[in-house]
Amino acid sequence: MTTEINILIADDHTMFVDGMDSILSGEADFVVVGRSYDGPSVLDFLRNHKVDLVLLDVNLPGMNGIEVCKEITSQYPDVKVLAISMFNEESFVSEILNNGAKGYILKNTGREELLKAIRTVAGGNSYFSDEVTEIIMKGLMNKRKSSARTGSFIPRLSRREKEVLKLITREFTTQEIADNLFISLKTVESHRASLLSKLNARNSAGLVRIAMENHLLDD
Amino acid sequence: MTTEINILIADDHTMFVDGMDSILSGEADFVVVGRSYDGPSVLDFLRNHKVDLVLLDVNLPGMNGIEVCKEITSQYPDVKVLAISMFNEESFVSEILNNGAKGYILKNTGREELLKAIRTVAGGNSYFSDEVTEIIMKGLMNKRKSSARTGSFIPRLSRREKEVLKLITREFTTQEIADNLFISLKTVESHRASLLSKLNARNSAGLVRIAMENHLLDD
DNA sequence: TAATTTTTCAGGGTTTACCCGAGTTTTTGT
DNA sequence: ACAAAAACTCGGGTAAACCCTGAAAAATTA
Repeated sequence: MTTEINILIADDHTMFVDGMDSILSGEADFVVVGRSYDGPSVLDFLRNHKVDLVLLDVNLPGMNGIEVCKEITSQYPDVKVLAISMFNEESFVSEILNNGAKGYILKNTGREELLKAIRTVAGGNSYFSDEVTEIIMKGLMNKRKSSARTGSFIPRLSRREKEVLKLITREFTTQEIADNLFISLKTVESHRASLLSKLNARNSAGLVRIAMENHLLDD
Repeated sequence: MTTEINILIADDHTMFVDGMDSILSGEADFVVVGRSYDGPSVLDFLRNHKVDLVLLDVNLPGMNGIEVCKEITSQYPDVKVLAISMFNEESFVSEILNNGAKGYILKNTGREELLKAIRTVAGGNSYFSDEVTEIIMKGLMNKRKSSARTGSFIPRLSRREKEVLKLITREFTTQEIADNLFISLKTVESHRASLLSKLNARNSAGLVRIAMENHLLDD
């Protein structure tokens, strides 16, 4: 009996999970022991099962992949996390790697590379696909020069900012937003100013466009 | 030998395509005859191969899924298109269905439903997952409500109004729009007033939202 | 050709959005 | 635990958006 690798697949897209399962089941040393479609159920599963590696989607509903990863590596240090994402975004990459993930690959990774990545990470080493490595390097070079127009990088919005943005999109005036949130008109204007700065927009019209283009209000 | 269904998978995420391939290869009546990672190559492939059904990702790089679908159904009427998407957006659903797709499913669809959808569409019928059906229904309801209630259907916009609307969406100020179109500032304000009235909006933020929701600038 | 819509523009006024600054509280990183 | 960063909270002043009224060419449609 060779050392089998017990794998948990965590992704909210069933179709993707099915495909992954199908690929991994063809390998003798892999055992897909479970599937999770959101963050909390990943942690639930780990409580009751022996898992060697979690294939973790960065973009999970509810509790996102980064938080989940943080929990996994703090509660179960022996469990390896291989992050998977649609997007090659520096923010995601660096953030989840800072939270314990041992590898990061994109969903446009081929079958062979996927298998290699899993074996590498399960063996205790790190694995990054070439594109990701490149991003990390660039990130280190730039370090903090992220206001570049290249690639629409979108900083995280705070709770208040999201609330204000939502109401702006619904055609509320500043005064109406203030009344709705029980804060001063000036405070609302301040939040909008942050939004304009973060989203690199010139006015509310731009905020609405960017919000809709990037699905910023889909929570 | 039963009637085999020749399938082309069009998605830019290799991993997803691999998974899909793996699932479909397990079915006796399915043959995955090709893979495409962008719009043009789909059309290229169809020129030289016999394909019964295209599994088409709505969000393709370069030429997007909607355009690709339009081309497919106009050039190859016998080829069925089953649209696949990450998002359950009414705009995507209705638009791609209007462009010849015979079915629409989400990437969080399970294996069995996927196989069922493919067989249904390949057989010449339409297939929509439950979530998608719900969205379509809501869309129809809303349209009826809004057009019956306050008569707030969307009136036709004039050429100038569209131009102004487009520039508003691009964050131009009134003065900049005036300069860009070589007309007076007052004229631009007049056009915007018409837009606010026609689209039943209170401000430019509303104009942008309505414009994007209803694809008013897709010419 | 007549009727309608579109495009163009103005004066004058009110409201709102946006810019600069700044203090307090909360969160984050080491 | 401490320093740094981010978030939340406001005020004053200026530029821009928005409203109302009115109106004359120009283009489109019936």
